[in-house]
Amino acid sequence: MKVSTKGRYALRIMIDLALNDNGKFISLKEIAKRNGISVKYSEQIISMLNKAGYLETARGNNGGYKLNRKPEEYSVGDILRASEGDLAPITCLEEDGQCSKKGDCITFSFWEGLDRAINDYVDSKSLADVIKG
Amino acid sequence: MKVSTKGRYALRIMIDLALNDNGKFISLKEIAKRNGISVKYSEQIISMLNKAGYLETARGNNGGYKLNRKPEEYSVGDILRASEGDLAPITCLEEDGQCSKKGDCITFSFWEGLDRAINDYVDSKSLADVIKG
DNA sequence: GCAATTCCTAGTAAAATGGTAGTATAATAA
DNA sequence: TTATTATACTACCATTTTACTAGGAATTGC
Repeated sequence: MKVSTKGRYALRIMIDLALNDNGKFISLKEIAKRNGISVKYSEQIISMLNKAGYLETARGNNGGYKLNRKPEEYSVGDILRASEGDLAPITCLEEDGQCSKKGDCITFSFWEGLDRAINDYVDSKSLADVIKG
Repeated sequence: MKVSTKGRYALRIMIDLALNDNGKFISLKEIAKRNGISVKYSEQIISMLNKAGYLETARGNNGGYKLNRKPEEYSVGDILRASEGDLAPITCLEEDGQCSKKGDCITFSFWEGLDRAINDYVDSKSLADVIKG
């Protein structure tokens, strides 16, 4: 039941982008350095956030990344799902992997409730909330 | 963020013990068979529940396991923590592994909140609740 | 053209997961 | 007392996942 480094670093990267936002693009090199993550690993993580449509990017010299929206408009749930994948605590609950025994599974609704508790929490917090602390 | 088979099977084993309770000891062989788990793997899992003090056991012929208390008196949280270990979503939050940067970690209280959401939910549900569905 | 940057894909060591296997110990029934 | 049935304990192992590293192609600004 652990969140992997991908999810944890993704959140840190998003926070870094929010805190250092000056309108210009911020290079991964800076972000990675500030957060003590290797540039190469950061690349993979930020790529997932980018593919999810959460960033604006520019290649080439003076390129980099910046946030697409205001920090209030990102839920941490979205950030974690983009980087970690589905947050469902058991595979039966994942979006595409529906369990065939779902109907007569005695534990199903318990796990469904846990899934809801987790997602409700992470969706109730915005990036701005995390920064405010 | 997945619950492992240990946690899932532990819950199933506890439910099986509750549903088939007739005052006598129930052998692992039966439990394992009913739940489609190997006897040997079940052994490891039930051993954790036993060490946590949740069962009464008897060795030898006609031996086996039975619940120690009423199904209402077990929280699923206890069962999962006994089988899965700490449910903390990040290691910094584990009971003994306290993070030194805790104070100035911008994400700490967010994860703390997630930890609370998870534990509050699983502790709010008893074994009896799961069985009732 | 060259330096700085993102984008994409492959590889890899270490750890965790999900088991199997063997043996010792205990209780009971014959 | 011996065979049988069970738990208790410990070691082992294959597969998968995690947490990276590495290399190179494409793009842009100067």
